[in-house]
Amino acid sequence: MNFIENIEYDHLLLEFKKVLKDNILKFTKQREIILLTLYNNPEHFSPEDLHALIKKNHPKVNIGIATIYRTLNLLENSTIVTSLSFGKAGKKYELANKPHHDHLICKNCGLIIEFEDRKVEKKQEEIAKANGFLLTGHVMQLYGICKNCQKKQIEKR
Amino acid sequence: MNFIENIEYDHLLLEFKKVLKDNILKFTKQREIILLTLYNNPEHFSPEDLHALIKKNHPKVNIGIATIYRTLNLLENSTIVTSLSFGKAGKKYELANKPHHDHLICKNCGLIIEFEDRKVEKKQEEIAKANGFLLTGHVMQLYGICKNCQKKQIEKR
DNA sequence: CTTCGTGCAAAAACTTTGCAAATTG
DNA sequence: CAATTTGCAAAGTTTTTGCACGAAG
Repeated sequence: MNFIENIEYDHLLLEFKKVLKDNILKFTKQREIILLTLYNNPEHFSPEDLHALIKKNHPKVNIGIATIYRTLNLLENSTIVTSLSFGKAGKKYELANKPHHDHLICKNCGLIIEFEDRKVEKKQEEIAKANGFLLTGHVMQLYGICKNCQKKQIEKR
Repeated sequence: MNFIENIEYDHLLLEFKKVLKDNILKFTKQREIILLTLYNNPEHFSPEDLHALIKKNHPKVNIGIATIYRTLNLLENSTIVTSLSFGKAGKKYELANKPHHDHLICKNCGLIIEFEDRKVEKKQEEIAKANGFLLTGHVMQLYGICKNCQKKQIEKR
């Protein structure tokens, strides 16, 4: 764990504990480790990924894959975690309340640039509202070829 | 089928036939029906959904679920179709070359509403340009709770 | 102590694969 | 005709479930 105070994680943990209490569920070591692992690793996880990572980082705790599935479902139902998948990859999980999710992705070299645009975010709110949705998050990915790769492609000819 | 000419579908069909020819594969009745069904129904399909719909619309053709899977994989690999999934709903397929790909998704029931916003699309172009990217596509997903599910959540209390 | 959670293994759900017969080019 | 595709059923995968024991409140 970590001695440095982490208000962000504490908040997440409190949120989780509230969900548990509200539903008369128990706060177990396994559930804690799963939440912590999701928090510490910003990637997107398949249940197997998570299971493997936890086994590696917490070799003393024998955690079953069923517990991973059960906890991810619990976290997803309480909107602490969301899941999504694109293309051939299977379903991946991540914490729901990341600040934002905007990426420019180079299809050639995989470069990822994060960006944020207030105007777009505002527009998203409007769109949700117009459709009666209560907005909880978003993913915006722009795909293309980065400057560097454009140069290389021209050189190739 | 349809007596009215449909340039859009013809184009799609030609694209598919080209993929088939390029890979020395055959144009079969099953593959044609699957493509046509995806074209005629703008929803997002799970393999089972598609299978059921085809059985209903083409009762004379006995099409197996394995063929649906095989054809969807073929179509996805040739980028004619894409798949995505969010929340509890399983993977759904749709034609890739729809004019746009913006989705409002209910994290509770999996409802998907498509939308398009010219201003956002223009902004995306600007962002790409500002970062030296040549834009080739995008995915924008807004997550939330739909009107119906908001109602249900309140009723539960 | 009572209730819930866990790991395990079995079951269910979902997807892919092998094969003989049918269809396409 | 040769080669691919298909449906079917069997084999893989992935996810969920039942149960007895252990842990949390």
